[in-house]
Amino acid sequence: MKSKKEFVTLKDIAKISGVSPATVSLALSGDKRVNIKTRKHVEEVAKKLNYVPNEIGRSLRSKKADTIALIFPDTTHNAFTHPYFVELLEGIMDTVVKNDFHLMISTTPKMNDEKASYSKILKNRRADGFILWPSTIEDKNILEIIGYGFPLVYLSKWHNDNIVTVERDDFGGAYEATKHLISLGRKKIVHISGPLNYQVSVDRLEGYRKALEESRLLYNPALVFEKDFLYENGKEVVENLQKNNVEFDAIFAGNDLMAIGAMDTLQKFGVNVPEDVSVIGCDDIDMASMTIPTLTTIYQPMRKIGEIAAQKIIDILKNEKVNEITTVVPTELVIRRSCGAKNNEIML
Amino acid sequence: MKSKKEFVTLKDIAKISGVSPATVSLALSGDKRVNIKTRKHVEEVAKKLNYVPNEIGRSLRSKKADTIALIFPDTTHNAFTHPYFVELLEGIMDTVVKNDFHLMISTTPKMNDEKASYSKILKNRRADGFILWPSTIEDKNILEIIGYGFPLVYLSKWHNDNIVTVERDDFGGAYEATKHLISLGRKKIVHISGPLNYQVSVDRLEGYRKALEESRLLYNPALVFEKDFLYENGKEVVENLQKNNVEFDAIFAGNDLMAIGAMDTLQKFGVNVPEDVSVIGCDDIDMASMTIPTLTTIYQPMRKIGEIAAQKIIDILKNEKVNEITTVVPTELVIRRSCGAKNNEIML
DNA sequence: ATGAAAGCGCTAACAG
DNA sequence: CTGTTAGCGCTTTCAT
Repeated sequence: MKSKKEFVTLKDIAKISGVSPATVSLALSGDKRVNIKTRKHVEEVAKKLNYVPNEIGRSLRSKKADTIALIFPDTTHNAFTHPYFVELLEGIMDTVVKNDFHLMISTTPKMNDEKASYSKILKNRRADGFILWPSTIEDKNILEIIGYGFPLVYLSKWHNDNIVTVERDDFGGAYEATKHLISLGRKKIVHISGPLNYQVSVDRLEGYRKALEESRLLYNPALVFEKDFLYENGKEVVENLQKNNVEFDAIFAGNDLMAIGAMDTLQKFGVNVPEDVSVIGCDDIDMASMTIPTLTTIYQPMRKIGEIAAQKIIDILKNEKVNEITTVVPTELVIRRSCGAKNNEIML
Repeated sequence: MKSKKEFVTLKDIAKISGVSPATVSLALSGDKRVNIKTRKHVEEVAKKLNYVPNEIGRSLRSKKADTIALIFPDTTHNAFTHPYFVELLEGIMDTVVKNDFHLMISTTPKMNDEKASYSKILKNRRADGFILWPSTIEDKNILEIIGYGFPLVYLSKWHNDNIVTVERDDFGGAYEATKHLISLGRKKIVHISGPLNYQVSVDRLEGYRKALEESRLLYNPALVFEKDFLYENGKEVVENLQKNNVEFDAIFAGNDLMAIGAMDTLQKFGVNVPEDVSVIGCDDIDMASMTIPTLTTIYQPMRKIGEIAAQKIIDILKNEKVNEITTVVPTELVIRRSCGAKNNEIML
């Protein structure tokens, strides 16, 4: 391992180009007050010496870190239930880099862990603003951040306060999916919901319910199951439905894994999908286009959400106006085979 | 949006507790030279005022950022070909947090993009050390980092130099998979390789070849295809094999998507898997345990690799000894149905 | 055992 | 138009 080199500083540039550090600073930041000749000269020296500003020094002085922190819940569970985390990350990264910001990633610390408490992340000045991945509905972390007056973009709905959010239209997506099933003649639609302490699950349940009610179909609690986003749970729900001889002609699941679990199990029981039972999932994971039949599902525009969220927080930090406090990004129903629509083109 | 609050500084603590800033610094860092009574008092005041050290100030002074940067290639392609990126991230994050470090994420800048050049990331003092996700074999970025003497852990094999690496045993994994196929009586084994400008692909091809040669089976280039990690490409390879009436009794694919594409297509042609053709993939993505038949594949210990890599770079930064320059993490053959092993227990 | 003072690299305020 | 000065918040000698 080579020893670390000392880096060229503003002072070095100043000494060599025969001006003061302050002038170098101005020159390199393109300030118009400095003579163009001086500026050119300074720039030349800086380039020759391969000068790169020490951002820590800059940060200390300007009280900005030019850094966004993406904070998400500290549960392995999380990565699993969010197969599109990488897409969100890509969207955020792209935007962050494009704006010459940095990105830090951190998990939400446990509330009572002194060492890793929120205050620390908040006040150590490492980041200027936060993008917060939603946790359970009861999560109080968000309150603490707001309390400190920190710029924050929350990636889900938040009641009252005018905190800036970017949300998926989970309600609308579920509504559209359910409507679609109804339009195909389905009347007894099972909903396998995710855990209801997540906003996303609540919204989808509401969308499902609204669609039913609008079509004068009875909302039947016996057809709704709250499960934990796993393949096995989709399986289990169908097994129980079969065991209890419950009649149903469609399943709308809170994610693709549960939908696929349900679909596989239906077929194992000799129930045809989509002829006997239509199935729709949520997420549009890779697998959705490879199952037999291919899975109709709700695409989650996570990359776009990432881009919007990053742009919003950056706008806030740059004191530019934020166009809208709340941005709702529409989802998209991807119609494949499992729902039984005759023809993709027409149904879209 | 509330206006930002001013934060409590060392000076504030000093003033209130009636000692000097220096003493506060020492007291809070638990230095033994300071009277225990003073220390207790200072700690109390700090706690009451909810003091959190400004890490930027500390950084500037101590010339450490206590931050690791994870850098990976700037290709959307990347996220797709590495379904286990999140696992790697989790492993890194866990270890980083456990050691009170921060994690920054950055994509590799384009070589000729001034604004985002490597030098900048390297010299701006934002991070003390780097974990570098491998790019193509020709990637010269790594040389630049080494040139600056920066602590670095590379997540793949690197020829000569004694740079610290954490590698998967891709050679060994491919060797084991191929051996396994041979032990099942397969003699004409197709290999669908990933792009050969990635080290991983080269290593797997070598492992495949070595296994064949050891068993005195001819290495037949006509059975090797270089493809781009996509489902469609697995499909395409099988279609071409069928069209050209090529005889084969097994397929070892460079990732699960291609393996599943191949498997689906075989079955479409009425070829039974595993009875007629055995199939093995790489990655062990979620889907692998849900296909029919379930897919035998090579598990990639990415979480572990992340943990080891993070621990190594942190050890280097703390000037603790690094146990080994090169760590090779074994992969694991996960035997399911698609290879045709009679009994999982026995074959393992 | 504690305090004073210096200084990390940078920029903002103020002089000239 | 340019230079001087003063600090951002912290740690670390060096005195006391």
